[in-house]
Amino acid sequence: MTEVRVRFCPSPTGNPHVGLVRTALFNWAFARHHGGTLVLRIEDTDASRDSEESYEALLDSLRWLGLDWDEGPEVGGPHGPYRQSLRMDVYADVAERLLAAGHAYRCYCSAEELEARREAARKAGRPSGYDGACRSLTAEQVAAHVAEGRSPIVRFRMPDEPITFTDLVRGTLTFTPENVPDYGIVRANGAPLYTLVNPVDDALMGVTHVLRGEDLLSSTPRQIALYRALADIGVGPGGVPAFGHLPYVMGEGNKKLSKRDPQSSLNLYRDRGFLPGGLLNYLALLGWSLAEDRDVFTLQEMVAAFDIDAVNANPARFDLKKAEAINATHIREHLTVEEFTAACEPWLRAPHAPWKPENFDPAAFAALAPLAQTRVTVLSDITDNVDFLFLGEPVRDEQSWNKAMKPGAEAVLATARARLAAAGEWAAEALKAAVTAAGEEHGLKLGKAQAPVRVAVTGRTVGLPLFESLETLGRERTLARIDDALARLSG
RNA sequence: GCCCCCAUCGUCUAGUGGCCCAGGACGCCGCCCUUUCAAGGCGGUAGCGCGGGUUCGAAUCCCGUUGGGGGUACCA
Repeated sequence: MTEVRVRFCPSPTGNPHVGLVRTALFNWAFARHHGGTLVLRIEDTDASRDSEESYEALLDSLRWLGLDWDEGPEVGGPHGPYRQSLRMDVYADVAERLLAAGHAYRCYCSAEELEARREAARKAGRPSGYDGACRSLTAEQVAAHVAEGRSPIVRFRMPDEPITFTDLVRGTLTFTPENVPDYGIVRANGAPLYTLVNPVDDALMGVTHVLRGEDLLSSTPRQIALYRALADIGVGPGGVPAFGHLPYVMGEGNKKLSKRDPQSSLNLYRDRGFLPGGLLNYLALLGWSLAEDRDVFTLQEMVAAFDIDAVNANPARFDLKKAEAINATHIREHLTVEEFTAACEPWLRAPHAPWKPENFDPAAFAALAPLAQTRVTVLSDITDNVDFLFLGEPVRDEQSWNKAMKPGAEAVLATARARLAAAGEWAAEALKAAVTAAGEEHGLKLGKAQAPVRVAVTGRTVGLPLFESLETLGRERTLARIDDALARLSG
């Protein structure tokens, strides 16, 4: 195989979504696996929908994910610029040459006329694409249209033979000419359309493999035809890239995950504390698998094993539960305690953390971090695990309180308070012994006896191992919270 | 309407004619471990849409059918 050159070419409209990320990932993995080049190209030819904020968000997301590119914005390259809004003169030139060579023609049909004819064809049971009305206009007809004040679009002339290509994930596909009509490539106002700029840039940038979403599958034959025409007029190195159409990422129901679907937003996962490696690992599973019995892997492992031929053609549903499970495994197995501790910082020091930022105590957190690591699914879960350490007031969870503070709890709690206060050394082992003894006095096993203590101190019936928590909290604060609970029970 | 794609447990998948009365993972259920909850270990639940072929033999190949999805723009 000659040098592999692939591209990821998003348009900067709105926030990045997971389907987009999956496409980026597959292109990236393909390039890295083959030691090829990944081009990042920004398709911002629709000024009404594109925005600079979206552009920034896109680059930021890619950086966060760790999906790097070899040519494109910020890194440059020999085929720049890599933002299509900066390449308008290129497209105008190509369109002119396509027109001159007869591969395209000016079409004067109005939107209303087109619509009417489309409806008629549909009623008659015929394909409803463009009917070729302006394919071969005489000079007089053109003059008449111009005289009427019509402004034409540029339309590409499709060849009259079937187009066959071998899709990298779907096999050999054939499209017949009557179903692939001539299509617009330049708007009446002179702005080039995606249908033109995408293949033109792919040709100019020497792209060898196009891996993209299935939604573009049916536009592939017309792009192939355009490619051939470009080769004919000397645009690009010639040849047609190989295409591979990735399956959809589905959301709830049977709908493709759309940008409007909140579940599709990359930022949602980022803000909740997914690890880039965890999210990417899950996304890779949507259409690809590393091995029969392996679901969890690193990006490096994916790169080593990735093969476009092994990609599945059927649409995959985004399953949040599994995504979370994969992420949790990454947190547990692919992060050292130090890395985990550092990764939690943004949530612990966030201005919107449940406690006052100045109350956060890194040393206290570090002491409990190893115990927390097996208990979080996403990093933002961390706050609920350690809030009792940093909150000024005792945590109050009524449900937990009612569950643990049943009749009899007060007596056990009082005994435990006394035993804890008498503990010689404020260390987990000694504290455990104290509560165990308190339980025995009341005929309770440790499992029962610890509940009121836990709720008094941490506010909840579930959480980190209790005695390590008490040790970290310290004698004074522990006893104060128990006193507080005791007062509430008797009052 | 016309064209195209897809089809294995609830979900993601392994499976490319015999190794499959279908394997893994998530979820769910149970048990073990255990100071709670997790983590971990063990076990269980559940599937080849349907009908025809081809073949000694089909989840695997072919045809049809049904179901789902997409395209059909002066969006990308």
